[in-house]
Formats: sequence, structure tokens, C-alpha cells
Amino acid sequence: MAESDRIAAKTKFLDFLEEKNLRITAQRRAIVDTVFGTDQHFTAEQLLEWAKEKDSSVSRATVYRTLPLLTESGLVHEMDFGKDYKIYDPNYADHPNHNHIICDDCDKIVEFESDRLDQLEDEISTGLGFKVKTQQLRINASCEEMKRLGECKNKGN
Amino acid sequence: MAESDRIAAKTKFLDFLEEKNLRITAQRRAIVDTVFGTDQHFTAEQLLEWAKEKDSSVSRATVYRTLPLLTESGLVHEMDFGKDYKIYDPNYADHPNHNHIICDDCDKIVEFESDRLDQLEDEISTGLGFKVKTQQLRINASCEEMKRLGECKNKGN
DNA sequence: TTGACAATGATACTGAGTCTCAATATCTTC
DNA sequence: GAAGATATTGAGACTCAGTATCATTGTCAA
Repeated sequence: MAESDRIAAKTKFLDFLEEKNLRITAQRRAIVDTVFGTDQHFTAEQLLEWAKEKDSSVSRATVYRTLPLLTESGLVHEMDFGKDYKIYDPNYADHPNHNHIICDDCDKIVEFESDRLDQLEDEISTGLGFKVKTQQLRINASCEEMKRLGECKNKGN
Repeated sequence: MAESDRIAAKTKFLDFLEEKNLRITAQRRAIVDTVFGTDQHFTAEQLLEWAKEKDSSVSRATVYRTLPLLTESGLVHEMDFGKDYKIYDPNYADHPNHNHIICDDCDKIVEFESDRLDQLEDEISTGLGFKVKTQQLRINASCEEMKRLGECKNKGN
């Protein structure tokens, strides 16, 4: 994410708070700076850890309270890969329809977009009488190609 | 699921146990009878409750130990709709590639299959150098059509 | 029947996420 | 810039799905 995009995302979030009559606090600033200061996917616990480095007063409760605001604002995307924690993606504002492949062996995540896929999903949902709210294609795989290239640091077996 | 399919699924699972040198116990029989005695999707806790009705000696631990065997055998499919519990689908042996739409309002789940979708997913994954293990398209939606028909017992708002 | 060991139940434990509540910070109004 | 209404906070208790432990029991091949 370019520096300008980061600032834009931050500004959008502060605007979002204002629109909802929510207050801009030091803790929220630290959290938002953290989220839009990285390109990486992260977990709630990671975000807590990183945000604490910026402002040690940030607590677990505040992180968990702020995450729904970030997803509601459309700037961060919440993902579920069947692990017992959720993964958050801060690159969502720019690419609102991208999907993910996760390597079960090394947890590597690759993002991709496909207009054909989006179109097909909409077609199917509408045909079944549903109004789509969110859709997530999750592909669990093993990165054969990367294994060959030595990029997949196979954890298990 | 027709009676014959239920018996076939049960038999397949008992064969699966035998192949892996696992033992056929009264508790496993009760669990398997329960799973293939319904068409419904269920949670681990529901399965525990139902199986206990057949054999009160079935414990939570055994249910949680048996579920991975059922999914590994390919007869039951584990799904994750972003809730804090997993949902299991006993109709998987017959329709190994079906996907799901869940209504966020009333929790109604509708299954669907699409060859075009499967094909497209494979194409994309292969193109990215991954060998697909499992793929799950999850669509969270609201069942507009059903709301109109009064079938969606809207829980929230 | 026996014996190796797979499987069991009870229960303690884990860990992500939620809730509570008294104390504090923000923001608006004057 | 004080005051007051109230949104927000941190600490820690709590929830709850799922896992681990371990002594006891059940299965099944020999």
C-alpha cells in the first residue's frame, strides 16, 4: 500500500467515526495507524501486540471493539479459513472483491481477483432468490509450485 | 437421503474404520446411526445431544474424536459460516462439490451445485500454482424472496 | 481366555472472543 | 476554558467450542 493510500484509508476511517458520532481517541488512533501501516494480514492478537507498541494503553477489549468498526467501514475485511481465529485484511478498500487461497502446509495466503467468478456468484445467488451481503471463496490448498521453489516452509508432515 | 443411502453410508464408514484398524464400538455406532439418520446440518453439540438419546454413554469427547473420522472418510463435510461453531453436513457423499448460501437473518441454508463454478475455481487455483485440497464458497445473504413468502423468520432487526 | 492396546468418560484445561463496571476522556455548549 | 452529558476505556471475570489428560474399560486377534 502506498503512503498516500494509507493516509486516505486513515482519513476515511476518522470520517466514518465522525459520521456515526463516535469519538476519536488516542487508542483508536494507535490501532488505525497500526492497521494501515502494514500490508500484512493479521489476527486480533497480533493487532493488539503491534498497537501496544505504539500506545501501551491499548487493551485487548478496545482492539476487539474497534475491529467491527473497521470492517463495517469497509476498509478492512474479515476472513475465516477454518482456524480458530479470524484473519483481517487491510488491503480491502482498494480491492473489494478479491478472494484468497491459503496453503494448509505453510499458511501462505495468495490473493486473486476474478470478474468471471464474481459474475457467476451473483448469477447463482440471484437465481436462488437471495440478496448477497458478502461472499467468500476459500480455497485450501498446498502450494506445489512453491514447494518446488523452496518457498513453502512446510510445517507439518 | 433414502434409506438405502443411509445404510450405504454407514457401511462405508464401518469399512473405513476397519481399513484404519480402528475399532467399532457401541458409541461410534450410536454416533454414526445419528449422523446418517438425518438429512439436517448439525453442530457438534447437537450431535452429542442426539447421540446421547440413542446411547446415553456417548460423551462429548467421543463425539469430538469421531467427527474428524467422519470428515476424513469423505462422508460428512465440515463447514464454517463465520459463527463460533462449525456446521456438519451429512449429505456429502452424494454431492461432494456442493456449496452453500446462508441467510444471515434466519440461518436458513440452501445448497447448490455448479459445474461452471467448480471448473472456474480449478482453473484459477492451478494457474496460481496451487494443488486444491478443499474449496468452499460461502455466501452470506438475506433471503429476500423468502422474506416475501414469509419463510424467513427474521431474527434480528 | 488372554493380552495388547484402542477407546472410553470425566474433567481439567485452552484460547479466542465477550461482557461488566467503575473510572476516564471526548466533545459540545455556554 | 469550565461543565456536563455520555462515549470510551482497561482490567479482569466470564463464555463456550474444542482439546488434552489419564486411569479405566472394551475390542478383537491369536
